[in-house]
Amino acid sequence: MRARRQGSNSIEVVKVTLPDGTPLELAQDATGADAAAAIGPGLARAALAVRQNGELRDLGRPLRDGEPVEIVTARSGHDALELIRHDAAHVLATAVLELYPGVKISIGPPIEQGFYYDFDFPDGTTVSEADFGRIEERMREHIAAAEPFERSDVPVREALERFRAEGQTYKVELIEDLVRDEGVETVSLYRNGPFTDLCRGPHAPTTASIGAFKLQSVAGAYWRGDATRPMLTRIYGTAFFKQSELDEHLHRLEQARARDHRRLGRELGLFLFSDLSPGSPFWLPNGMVVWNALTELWREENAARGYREVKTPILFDVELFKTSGHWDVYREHMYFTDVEGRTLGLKPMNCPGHVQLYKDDRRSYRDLPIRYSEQGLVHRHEPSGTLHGLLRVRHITQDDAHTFCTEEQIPAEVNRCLDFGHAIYDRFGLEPRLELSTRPDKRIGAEEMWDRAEAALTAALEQRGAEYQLAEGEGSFYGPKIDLHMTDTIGRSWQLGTVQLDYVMPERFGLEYTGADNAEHRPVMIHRATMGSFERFIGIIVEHYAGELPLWLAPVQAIVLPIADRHVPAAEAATARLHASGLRAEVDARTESVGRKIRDAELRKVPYMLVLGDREAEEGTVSVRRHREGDQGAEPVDVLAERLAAEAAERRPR
RNA sequence: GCCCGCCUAGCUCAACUGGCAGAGCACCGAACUUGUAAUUCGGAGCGUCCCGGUUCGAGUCCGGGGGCGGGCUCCA
Repeated sequence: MRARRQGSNSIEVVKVTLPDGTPLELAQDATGADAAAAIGPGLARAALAVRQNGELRDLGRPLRDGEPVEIVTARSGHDALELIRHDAAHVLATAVLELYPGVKISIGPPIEQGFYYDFDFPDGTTVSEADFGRIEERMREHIAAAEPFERSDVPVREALERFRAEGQTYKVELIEDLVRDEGVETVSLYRNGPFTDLCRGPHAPTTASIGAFKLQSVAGAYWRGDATRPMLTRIYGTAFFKQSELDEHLHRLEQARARDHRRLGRELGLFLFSDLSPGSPFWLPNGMVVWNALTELWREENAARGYREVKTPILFDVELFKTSGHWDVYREHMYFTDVEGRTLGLKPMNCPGHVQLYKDDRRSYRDLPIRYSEQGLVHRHEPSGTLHGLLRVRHITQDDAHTFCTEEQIPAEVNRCLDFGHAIYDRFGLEPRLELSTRPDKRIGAEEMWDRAEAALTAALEQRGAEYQLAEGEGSFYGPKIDLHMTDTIGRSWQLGTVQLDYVMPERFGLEYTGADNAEHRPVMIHRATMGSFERFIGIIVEHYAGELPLWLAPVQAIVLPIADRHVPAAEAATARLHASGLRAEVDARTESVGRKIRDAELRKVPYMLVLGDREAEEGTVSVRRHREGDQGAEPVDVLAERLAAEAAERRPR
């Protein structure tokens, strides 16, 4: 606890209130630590920081008068974890600075699952996971020493001098930017043991609060996220209060790997990848069952909402892309080929093709909106380092649609798209996150077009009272968009659906319709994908279901297991009966034990296992075993077939 | 594309400081005819991602290329 200054004779006090409403009165310069001590010695020991009006502050700083105060302890949930993870980042930097003289430090924040720190190692020095042992060992020494985090607020000049003298150029740049962008005159420094860092804080009282930590991986990261600037070495780690919590966290990560769609894709025979075509999945028979079931759903939903299915080429004369603007803005992501003196490009998007359909005829306002949907195959040369199973591919099959409409029709059409999204996502029990992306730096089209387009999307979102995040500058080059995002097994966010407003493409292709006033007008184009792409969507649902696909998607819906060879004919008859009801069923006629057949079927995640022995053969039944749930008793094959067919037709989320 | 790591049988993984390339599962064959998560015995299968180098000798060391994993940038 910091010594209280008693210099003045003032008898002023600070008044704060505790979370339960109890008022607390303390001497004028009282700190968070004083408040905790005033409440009780146990809390004084456990206190890590205080929260006042939402802001987390050091325990050692004077309380702000008149505000509620909450003492943050190890039991305060994510707040507290963030605090010690930030502490751990400082300790990591402390250890690295000692072990690698000359290293430059940049930033080290807590993140969702842990923390990282970015370093610029001297030329010729690389760090890999093999070095984690000794870095962790050094970190443990600093934690065992329970070094206090001491804050000092110093003038900018002094901080600059300090970091310049240390050769910490990244820190110098950070301070200079703070001065330029925020006009700060002082900055805060935090010292723990031998290490002093530029840092906003807050921190726990000492390094000892870090109960358990682990360095996890090393990665490259551009300074300030800018690919033109130096690449730093980022060390990721995580920290918890207790070893048991860390162990549990690591265990969860381990389990998450079991539902990774890349692993399940192989185990369930859904798809495969080859070195010969990176980023392009090969779909195996089981995977095609899933694909086709999704296609059916997609087709029905489109038809029900007034979209008409079309199909357009994948290879176009490059002139098309010059007109559309892809040549200027998207060329680096495209594949080209020269044939008979003509340059052709594989389409990276379906819109220019659909524009050709629109242009095929003179259009009247009475025709609008015109809605085309296509399972559109596009190719994008995604940089090699970005490919990721089904979630990031080069061969992309979009569940694409384009609506041509009048400006007045935009809100209704955007809503139609969002409704479509809900219809699809609800079917899987998925809850996507909505994001509104506005004009990017690299764009075409006049500013007032962007103003109108962004306003229209915002209005659609507001009107339906949807929760959404704003992603400024994340829009497409031709227009703003609303995106639907999902998270994968290990917490990464992926964009699936999108609704994009486009005033540019109609302009560039000179699209028109004749209005009620008999004059020519320009339609607006709405680009829409709901699942995003079949590839990515299947990747997401495979992980979502951990490979245990619901009946309507399961590659094999039921497997009949004859107990002995003499039961095979009856098993085949039962299978035929299931086929007759439109079910995907097969027989396991191997001369293996029932236990073995059941085990294999469970591992294949087949929803229904149907055991058939003497008893069943005689009665015309099968013994039904539900995946994961066990024996459900005997049921006549006819009844079962109809029941399962009905269940599959419902397309229930699970 | 960039940073770090990895690449051995269909899959999961072994092979001490360079010294005869292996196991389990899967596969094939035989016996067993089985009642709700692995029957037994036997057999075959890789020359270590590719190219080049060092060495008496390279899965192991070096250089180049490819792919994959994690991350950055980018993106459905």
